[in-house]
Parts: sequence; structure tokens; C-alpha cells
Amino acid sequence: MRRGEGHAHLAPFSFKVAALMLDIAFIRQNADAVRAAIKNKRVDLDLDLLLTTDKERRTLLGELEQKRARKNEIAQLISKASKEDRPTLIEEGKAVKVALEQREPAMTEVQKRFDELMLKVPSLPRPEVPIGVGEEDNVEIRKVGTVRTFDFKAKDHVELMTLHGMVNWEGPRKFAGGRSYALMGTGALLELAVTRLAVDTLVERGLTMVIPPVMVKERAMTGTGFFPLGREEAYAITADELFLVGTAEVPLVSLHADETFEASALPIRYAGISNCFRREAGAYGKDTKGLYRVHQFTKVEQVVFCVPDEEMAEKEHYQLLGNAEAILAKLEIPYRVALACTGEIGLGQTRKHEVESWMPGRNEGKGAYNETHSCSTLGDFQARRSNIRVRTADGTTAYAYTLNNTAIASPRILIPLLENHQNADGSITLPKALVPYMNGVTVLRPKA
RNA sequence: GGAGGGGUGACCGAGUGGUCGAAGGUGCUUGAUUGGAAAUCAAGUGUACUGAAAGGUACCGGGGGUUCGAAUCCCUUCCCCUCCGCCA
Repeated sequence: MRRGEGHAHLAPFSFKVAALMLDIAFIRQNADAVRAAIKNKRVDLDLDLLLTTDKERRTLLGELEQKRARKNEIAQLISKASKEDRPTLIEEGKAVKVALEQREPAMTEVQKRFDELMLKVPSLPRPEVPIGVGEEDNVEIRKVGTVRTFDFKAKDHVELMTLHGMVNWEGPRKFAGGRSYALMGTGALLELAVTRLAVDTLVERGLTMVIPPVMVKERAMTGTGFFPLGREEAYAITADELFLVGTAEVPLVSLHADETFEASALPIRYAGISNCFRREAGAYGKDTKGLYRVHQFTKVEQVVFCVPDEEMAEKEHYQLLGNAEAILAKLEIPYRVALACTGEIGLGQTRKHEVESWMPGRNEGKGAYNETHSCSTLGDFQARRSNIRVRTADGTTAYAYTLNNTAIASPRILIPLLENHQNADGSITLPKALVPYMNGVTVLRPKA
């Protein structure tokens, strides 16, 4: 993490709106920029292969279209032709048809290869995004709140939750497998409390609450950019060809797939709550202790659709970030905001801020900031894939912009909540804002 | 799960093999009229791909088939509606 650069690092936005749009024409004309994005985002994609495939595709398309034009012409002529001329024309029509049928499989095949490659093309990171590989290259923007120094031996969340009987660790692992858990008693109540606090905060700030489906078709996964590259991460329900979502972002964005908004209808701001399911493939052995990384969790997610206007998207982005920060403030959890580097942002994200909460028990008890929220701008990446458009004042259409940010994810958020607010005797003093959601209880006491 | 009905442009809605990218209406845009507006009249008004352009191609829920030719015929699939069954 590079420090102290903060906002000074932010460069003025230098792309025109159109330049962000990754259609094949743009890719052809800006191959170098795309190549850089592929490299910096560490995407496994051979751009030259895409470009030659595109060339192949267009050549074949031209050929086919010529044949089709002739086919249409002949069909047209036959309807007007005399009895004598008909047989000849029908013969030619048949010939053209056969020629078409011979070439069409090649087109289908090329198109398929082309589409598969296109789905792997990343969006271009915005200019202010630092180039880097891993977490250590993220740039800290600011720290908020004071990290507490304990005058006693602080416990980590596993100890605390065990002490309070908040989790059944063992039972679920037997019948549901690794990374399973059951929230019990005050643990379960706390999850309901923090999610409800988050929901109320967002509703108060004008977002519309949504409880969406969590089983979705492949189209939704691809449309939001999680497939094909993140396929391994999703649970599949093969009998019905459905997938369990890893975030409500998927159904919330898909809610408007294939729609064309009137510009006046935007922005649309949603707060969705859902269970989230993640296989955590590739994270074997990582964060296996406790509730930091689990297969199933509850998340309140914010999703915004807005017109494709950079200034507007900026405003929305920082508003989403502000919403998350407001929730952390209510929970009185110290946190920091960082700008994720190119290697850490997703295929579709053009910029991502991470909000990392202070977790005293991490890093072998020395404490660490760890991600609890991530705030992303995706430009028109998802809108392209999901076919979500906006009709502008002059009657033309363009792809909408989408943004999203976590509001709260539990049980992960319970880690900083419990660890930061613990007392020497193992009791936990709840932040004031949470008390009403816990039916007036101000201090949680360990089970006797 | 069983039986039936339906999916056409921003919206309503016509269209059962060629002259249909699609009548008519609504809406919208522009112009005329008006002091201004309403009303009226006239013209225009889908999307995507491809091409330097002219143009061409594709799209009537999705996919496939029949045919020289498909919105129209056939198969299949998804979604919606009605009735029956089951059910939190």
C-alpha cells in the first residue's frame, strides 16, 4: 500500500464517454489501450487472437451477406416473374441456398469463438487507478476513526462468539461441509440487527429496497460480468440450469436487462438484501478460521443505474461510498478507504474503492484493516452485456452506467463489530445506533 | 404435474407463404395555424451489425426446420394468462 497520496493522486478524467465503450470497433481502433488493460488487470486473453478472429468473422459476414442479398433478390424476382422465367429463377435460388448452407456453419463457428473472446475483454481502468498486481499496490485514501488500544488481552471474534454462544461451529461442518456455520442466539440476532440498520440507513437515503431471487439463469451471471471467468466461483443447480448468486448485484442489475430507460427515469438506486453463495474456489486453506471467508452469507448491496455521464457516475459513486461509510460510522468501527490497483479490480470495474474495517484480532492479534465493502464503477460494461440502455433527450440510445457498493455483509462485519467493542470481561458494549435493533440491549454478556 | 390460451415496434393493435421492417391508432419530433395554448392539418419517428460511402444484412419472445421465398407452416424452448391438482 502506497501511503499519503490520497486525493492528490486523482487525475482528471481524460476519456470521452464513447472511448470507454468496449465494442469491437473501439477495440480495433484502440488495441494498445485494451492490451494494456488486459495486462494490468491480469486477464487471460490473447487480444491478437480476438482481432484476427474479428477479421475472419467480418470477411465471412461480408461473403454471406452478399449471398443473402442475392437470395432475397431472387425471391423478389420470382414473385413477379412470368411462368416461363420461374423455373430458372427457382433453380438459381436453390443454388444460392445450397451455397449459403455450406458457408453458414463456418460463420456460426467463427461467431462462437468471437463471442467467447469478447466476453473476456476487460473494461479500461480509469486513469486514476494505480497500476499494480496485488493488495500491496492499492493506494490508501484516508483513515477514519481511532483504532483502540486495549489495556487487556483482546479476544478475536472466534473466541468472543464462542464465549457468547453466538455460533455453532462444529455441527454444520458435519452436515454441510467446510466453511459452514450456524449463527445462534445473539449471533443470529446481531446479523438481523446490522442488516436492518443498513437497510434503514439506505432507505432513509432514498434507495429502494429489493428482495430479489438468488437463483438465476446463466444469462444473469454473464450479463453482470461474473461469467465466464468466474464460473468456478458459483454454485450450479444443474437440474434446472440455475446458479446461486454470489451477490444481489446480479439480480438487481438483471432486473432491467433488455430495457431502455428514459433518461428522466434515472438514476435508479436499489438496496438489495440476499443470501450470497460463493464456492471460494482457489481460496483453499485461506482464512479457514472463523467467519471471515464463508460459503454463505447475508449481504445488503447497493446498485445504481445512471445515465452514461462521467460527472453523474462520479457523484453516484461517492454517494454509494458515503452510504457505506455512514453505516460503519453508526457501528463505530474504524476503517480506511483505499483505491484498488489494476490487479485487484474485476474484469468490468473501471475503478474500485475498498472499505477496510479494523479487525483487532487479525494479523495474529496485532490487528489489520480488512475488506468489508467494495464500491465499484463499471461504466457501461454490465449494461452492454445485459442490454440496458438509455434513451437520451435527442432520441438516441446509449448503454447505461452501473455502479454498486456493499452496505453490509454479515457475518464478516460481526468480526470488527465484536472485536472493537469488547470489554475486558468478554462482554460487548453495543454501539448506540444498534441498540434499538437489539431490543434495547446495550451490553451483551457472555453466557454464564 | 395435467388441460387450454397467448407472446408483433415506446404503447395499443392488424396481419395465416411473396408487393411486410411490418396497416391503423396512441405517443413523440418538426412545421403550419394561434396573442399563447388546446384542437386541427402536414411531414417525420425501431434496433443492431457491416461498409469510406452508396448500400447491404439481420431482427415480429429464443433456438431449429420446411420452402426459391416465413411475422405467417412445422418442431422445440422460455415467459405470461385461465382452469385442475399439489403445496410453504
